[in-house]
Amino acid sequence: MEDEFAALYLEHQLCFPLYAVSRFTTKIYAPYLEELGVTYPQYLVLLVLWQYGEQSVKDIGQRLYLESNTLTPLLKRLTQKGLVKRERAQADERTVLVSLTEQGQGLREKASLIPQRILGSFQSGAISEGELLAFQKTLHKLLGVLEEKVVGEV
Amino acid sequence: MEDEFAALYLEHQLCFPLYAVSRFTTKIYAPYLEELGVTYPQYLVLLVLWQYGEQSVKDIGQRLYLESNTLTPLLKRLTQKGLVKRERAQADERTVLVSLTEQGQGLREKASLIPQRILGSFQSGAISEGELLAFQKTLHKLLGVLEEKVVGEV
DNA sequence: GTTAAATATATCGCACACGATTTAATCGTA
DNA sequence: TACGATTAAATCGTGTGCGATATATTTAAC
Repeated sequence: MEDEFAALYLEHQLCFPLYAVSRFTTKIYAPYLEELGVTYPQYLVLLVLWQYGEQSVKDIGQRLYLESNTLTPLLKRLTQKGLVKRERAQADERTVLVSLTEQGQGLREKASLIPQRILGSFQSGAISEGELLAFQKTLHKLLGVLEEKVVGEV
Repeated sequence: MEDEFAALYLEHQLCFPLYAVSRFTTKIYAPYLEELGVTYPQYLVLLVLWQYGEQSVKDIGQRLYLESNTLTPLLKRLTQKGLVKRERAQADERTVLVSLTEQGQGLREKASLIPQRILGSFQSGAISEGELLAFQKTLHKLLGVLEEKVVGEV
């Protein structure tokens, strides 16, 4: 019973579980991020600001693979919440430098507890720690491969 | 030099690469789906209709982990394109049954070539076929674990 | 030095996701 | 059998993603 459409079966797809797992992950974060008062993409922006400090919209975009059409409104919302400052660079008026306010910097402590709590949700009897590590490793490789295909390599 | 915030570094996150890879994957599909004239979530709905035939909005939602607030407008757009029919069930007027039009059914042939073409984008010297298979296996397990946490198990 | 190309944000429009609520139909139980 | 609870879609509002375009500034070429 060969099925010429077997490749289209949902359970044979690689893309669908990626999409579903990604969405589920965001939902797992939701209650923790609610305590911080931010959404998941906003949390990602805070991550790069905590890690690298003041930087341009473009820098943030390159780190998160997002562009100004997504970041500009998002950053305005973070500004509204008092977590972030935006100002044009003196040297180059085209560039907008984004930096953390004291309040934004302060959230880092609270946030630092999240990853450990999240990890618990990913662990289970069905998946060993080694398997999860291997998964993470492949995921990073895949990110590199796809980045090249999608973003292009200049 | 212990860093109390190391857990917040972008490259230590599991969530971010999942999010990025999922978005990249959608972009990889884009040119192929443009030939079909549908978006990626619309394509997923077609997948379950091709695979399981006529079914309710709720059935589709349970298979894709989406709810009526997302599906209703999406299905209206698929109807507009002439790919799908929506009608209330006789037996239970609350239920809306979704089925493929001839045109929607016809797209299956064209679509059946996509998975193979996509797979090429995921393959690379850096990732062996075995590694990709292991990745897919863990991904499915993860989907199961997270599904239980997020959707609940009733 | 003026102007065309390049660059960095911003804006616009559309299509998801999703929490919350509403509407309509069906079910369950006293 | 009436009526409250449950169920299935739909609606609403907010926040992304993202292709396409616009705006403003800087760079480069002449």
